[in-house]
Amino acid sequence: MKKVLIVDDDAELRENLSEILKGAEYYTDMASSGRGALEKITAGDFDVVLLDLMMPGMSGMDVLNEIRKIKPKTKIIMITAFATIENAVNAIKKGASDYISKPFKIDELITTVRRVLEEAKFENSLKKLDLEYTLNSLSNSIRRNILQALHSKKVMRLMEITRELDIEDHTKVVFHLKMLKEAGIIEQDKEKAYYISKEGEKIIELLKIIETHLSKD
Amino acid sequence: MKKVLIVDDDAELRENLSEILKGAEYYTDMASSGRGALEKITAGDFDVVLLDLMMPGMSGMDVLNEIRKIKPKTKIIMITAFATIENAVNAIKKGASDYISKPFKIDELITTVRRVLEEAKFENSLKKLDLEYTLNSLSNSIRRNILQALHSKKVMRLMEITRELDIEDHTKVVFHLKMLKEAGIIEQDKEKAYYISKEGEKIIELLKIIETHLSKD
DNA sequence: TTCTGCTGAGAACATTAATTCACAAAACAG
DNA sequence: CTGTTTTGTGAATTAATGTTCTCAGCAGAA
Repeated sequence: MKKVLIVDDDAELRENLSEILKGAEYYTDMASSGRGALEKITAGDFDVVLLDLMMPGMSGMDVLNEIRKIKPKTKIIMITAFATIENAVNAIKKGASDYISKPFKIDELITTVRRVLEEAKFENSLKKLDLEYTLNSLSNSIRRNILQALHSKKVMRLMEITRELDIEDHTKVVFHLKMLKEAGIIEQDKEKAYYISKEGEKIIELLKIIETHLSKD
Repeated sequence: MKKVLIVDDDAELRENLSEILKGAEYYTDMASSGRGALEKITAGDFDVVLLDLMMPGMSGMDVLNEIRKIKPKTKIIMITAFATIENAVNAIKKGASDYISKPFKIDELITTVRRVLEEAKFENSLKKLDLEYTLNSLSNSIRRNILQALHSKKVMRLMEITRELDIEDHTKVVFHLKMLKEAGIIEQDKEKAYYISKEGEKIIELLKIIETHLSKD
């Protein structure tokens, strides 16, 4: 069952959306602010976030950027009033998957969510078939060392990793962390600390298998 | 037990060497000509070849070159008359591991063979630790495809592989075959046909494991 | 012999990956 | 509030990998 997080300051709209999506067999959770949303996203693994652009406090755009940084695989659908469609377009440029405009039809909502998830599935299976991605990530010793370190310490900050590996230039580490994040092997929590994703655990396992396989004669 | 092939046209010397090495716990085999030697090398997996440079027929140097091409991991010790030490030096440039000059002492012979094997062991364990090498070989799709093809067909010629993979420029395939050969994953028989080495089989296994590992979930 | 296809080396070029550097926003310590 | 550390971006450079092309030897067929 796919998990959807609904982020809107309007309680009634939130409830509405939630009911509709539950009716369509989705698991839903809600947040009334950007900050609250980020917490829930960091903690749980949502597949889609329905995100209102216009909220008091932290701007929807900032929330969008944060989500993209922290959980790049999570899909985002913007909720936008008719008047702010131009913002929605902007949001899509920043990485949102789609948008729905505010007086919306039930069908439209469900169709949009479903389509975005379909596309994600496709992306995912592509990436999984993509051996290439994994092997590339692993073919670099710095990246392997990062994984090693993260595997034993569980959670580490950038500078911690940099010192652990005894590298002078931290931007070098940033580069490899970025690669690993793009490959979906590691993720970041909202304190910017890095940890190994579920995908990543599998890959660590693989690394161990490969090592034993190669060392046994 | 390490396997040594003795190649010399002088039957007495051959027997002598063989006896000494058997006494030192080596398995030995003999050939009286370059051609015969290449056949035996192609068929069996020798660790060391003792090779006389001065033989009637195929020149020792040519034999050396062939062995290097076909089984790059096999170590070669030249047997050389005092007068031809300069040739020996030349041979070492071409990839021989060492030489013994012809009125030789038993100790000298055994020490040389042992040392060469020790060095080989070191090289090997280095390569095995070397994860990097393996992952690099596998991180390229052309190379993976070559392995795939070789795995199913067992033995293939260059052009066969080139057509199978539907590549226009055969020298591209040559390039990747060279990589795979250097990594010890594939080898060549004396008809120039390529096949997967023992090391290579392990790696194919690994590839399968990696694939299933990645696709499950 | 001459022609053709196979095998391969080597140089030149192109592309991609990795490193380094200059810089800046945010968090934090004093 | 001010200097320092952390986290990062983006451009420029360098290194590594791959590709393409030119050429050349060799084996077998015509």
